[in-house]
Amino acid sequence: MAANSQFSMAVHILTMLAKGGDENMKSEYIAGSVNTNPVVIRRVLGQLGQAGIVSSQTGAFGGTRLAKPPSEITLCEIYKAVSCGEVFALHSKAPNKDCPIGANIEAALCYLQKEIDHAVGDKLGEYTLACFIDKVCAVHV
Amino acid sequence: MAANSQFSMAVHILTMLAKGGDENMKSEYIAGSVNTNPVVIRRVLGQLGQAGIVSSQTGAFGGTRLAKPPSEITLCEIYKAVSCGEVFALHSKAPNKDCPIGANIEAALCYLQKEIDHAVGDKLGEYTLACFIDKVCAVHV
DNA sequence: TATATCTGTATCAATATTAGTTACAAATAC
DNA sequence: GTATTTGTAACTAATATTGATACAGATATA
Repeated sequence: MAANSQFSMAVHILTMLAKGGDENMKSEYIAGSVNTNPVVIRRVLGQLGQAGIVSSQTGAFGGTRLAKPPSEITLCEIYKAVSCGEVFALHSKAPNKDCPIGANIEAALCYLQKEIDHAVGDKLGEYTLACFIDKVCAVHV
Repeated sequence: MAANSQFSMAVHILTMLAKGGDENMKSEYIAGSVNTNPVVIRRVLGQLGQAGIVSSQTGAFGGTRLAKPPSEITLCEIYKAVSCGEVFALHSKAPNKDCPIGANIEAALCYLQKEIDHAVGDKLGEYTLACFIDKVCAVHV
């Protein structure tokens, strides 16, 4: 399977929208920068819309724009908006409950999973979309 | 595809080996607790062996045991030993280089990726196998 | 009202990865 | 020499993601 790149796409899309200001931007235009199909963009935008990060408008001259300024959007909320699972997965099949380790390890791993996800969220929360965009612009300085 | 559960399997396997002390443990026995095929266990053990975490022996009465005490094995080194990629993936197709954002965003995302991976590693580094096992045993107290 | 445009979404194909299985060579204890 | 166990190759099945096509619904404008 292809690795899940929705977070990367979401950040790319939002960077484009931030540059577009208050104007509606078409999914086709964004797709031109991300180098993919407009439907793929609209799928990600749907999740970002549900999270209240962007606001879309159908019809002629429709499109999407940010629902709040880039300085008020953290990478953490973007990550959660498109979140596609955990950093590591638990057992694909439940372990053997007749073994004392098998019986208890899932709960311990689940606790650990939450700790890690929390750490990732904290780190991503240190960045706003605005300061990420500064980094993008500074890359070729 | 099934989500990657090799880290969970690795921790499970190492918990079993820790309980087994200095005795060689067979992949078939471990597979009984993890509830999977012995070959799946041996695949994970191969990676843990390359990382110097376990030591295996072929032949009759062979098997695998820890290469060092559980108090000297961190969850971070286990994660790195079986590491199967990053917390989030970069674009599946390269963005459009003719767009200033498309041209620079991959580098910025790559930097961010390393930051996140570092945060995950730091958090996992707070746990040794020994203290994780304490948690497993404490679950049903 | 009619038309053109754009989103939202369903559906399908292509691709990639993981888990699981079988099979067997190589190594080793007895 | 024999039985046992790892290491590894090869294959299947299941599943997730991306990408593509198609079309209904909404909306600005004439």
